[in-house]
Amino acid sequence: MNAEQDPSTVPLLSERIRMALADEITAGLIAPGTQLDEQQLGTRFGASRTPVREALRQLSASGLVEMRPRRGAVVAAMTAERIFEMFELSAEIEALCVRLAAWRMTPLERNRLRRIHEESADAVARGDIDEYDRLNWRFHDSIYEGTHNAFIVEQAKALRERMAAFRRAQLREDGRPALSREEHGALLEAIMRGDGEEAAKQMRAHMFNASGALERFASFVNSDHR
Amino acid sequence: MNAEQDPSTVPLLSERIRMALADEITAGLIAPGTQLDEQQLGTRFGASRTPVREALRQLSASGLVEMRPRRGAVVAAMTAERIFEMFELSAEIEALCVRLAAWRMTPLERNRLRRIHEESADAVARGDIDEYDRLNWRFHDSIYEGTHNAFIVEQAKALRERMAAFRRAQLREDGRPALSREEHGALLEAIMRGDGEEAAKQMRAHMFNASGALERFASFVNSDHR
DNA sequence: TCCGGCCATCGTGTATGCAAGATTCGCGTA
DNA sequence: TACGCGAATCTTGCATACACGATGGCCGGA
Repeated sequence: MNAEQDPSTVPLLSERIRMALADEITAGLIAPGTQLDEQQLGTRFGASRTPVREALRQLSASGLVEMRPRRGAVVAAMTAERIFEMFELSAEIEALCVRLAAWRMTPLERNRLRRIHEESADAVARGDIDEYDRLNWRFHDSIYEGTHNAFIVEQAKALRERMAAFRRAQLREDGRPALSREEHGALLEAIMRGDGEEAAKQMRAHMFNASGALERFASFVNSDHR
Repeated sequence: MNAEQDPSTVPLLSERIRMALADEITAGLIAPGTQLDEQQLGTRFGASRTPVREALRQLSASGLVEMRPRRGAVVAAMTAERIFEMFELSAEIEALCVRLAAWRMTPLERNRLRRIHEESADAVARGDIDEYDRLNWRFHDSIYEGTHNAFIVEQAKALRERMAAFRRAQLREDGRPALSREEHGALLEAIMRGDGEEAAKQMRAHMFNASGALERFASFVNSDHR
């Protein structure tokens, strides 16, 4: 949430547990609905229940786990419908970001965005999904920053963090990275022209396509989890 | 999906503390920057440090307090710039909600929205700000629900919760409730016509006006706090 | 007088213990 | 055999205890 990275302070135990759990959940290593036993997690991380509790609280606030009073914590259920709903909001948030960014980005920022886009050509050509994923993140990051609104940047990043697993999964579909990059190209062009509305439209299409690509993976993921 | 709030269970102690603190902070009863001592809060609420800690963690996740490792929690600083940034995102979120709602609301939902709007006339005439505030919430709530997207509803409500104090404050400006209601009227008309884009435009204007009304209060609030 | 380091004190982070509610399993009865 | 009730067990929610790091004041030296 609070995107403050402070290298000077040693990460708190509860922070480490939180991040480890967040990674495992977003990566799909823990199936939705799984009971998260505090004692068990504690022994697993070599800690007592206290930091585990705090980690679970934080995760519940960010929506990754659900806590029922006196009933413990479970990994938040992710139905196909809910994933689609999350994608819709993501798409709209990304669209509003790019609309503002197209109007507000400085020439320097526009150039940096173009550079990132150009760099990604190589990753696509090599079929390096991880590298493309990284550049994809930076591309969208630059758009967030382009809104020149720190609060929007925070919220957009928090939401994307929650969607990380799904947004990465859709890139694994055959030919999707190349298409994704093409869509970025159209997006970039609208941004360069300062046409916010057009950029927003392109972004919605881009996210909709990603959602479609993900959907074709959904059944696989579901069967994998059970 | 599992958005079942369970009224049968007694509120947890940490929940009660969280809500009490959230109220005091959003109501401006605790000045930004104030150190929140765990022990002290514990004795104040008749609880030990443990539930207080959990409450503070939750509040930090929702942005009301800031926690630095080993340095404790302070009430989050709200600069004028940050408030404006939050208002901008609020406006955009509200706009995207109403755009979707104008396309998706059922006739029944549209009627309910109209009814709420009509009810509010009386509150404005009587100058009953609290009552208008309540109806205002219901009006915007209905629009969220009109998106037919549970995730969007959740997020929109969470954001509004964070802005509650500011959005209420602006209503105290002279004549603002009447203007606010007029803006709702234009909004409602666009929704009734199913014109999402126009409704979104009206909503941005509505929120922008609210932001302006708030700004004229900012210096007062600030001086009031010190 | 001003600056820097050391020490006391305070507050947070973590561990552990205890009690209450929930789940589950077993037993008795229909 | 199936269903319902109750007790045991498990897990959470909260309290308390302890340790480490941070903050602030004091003293000594320049």
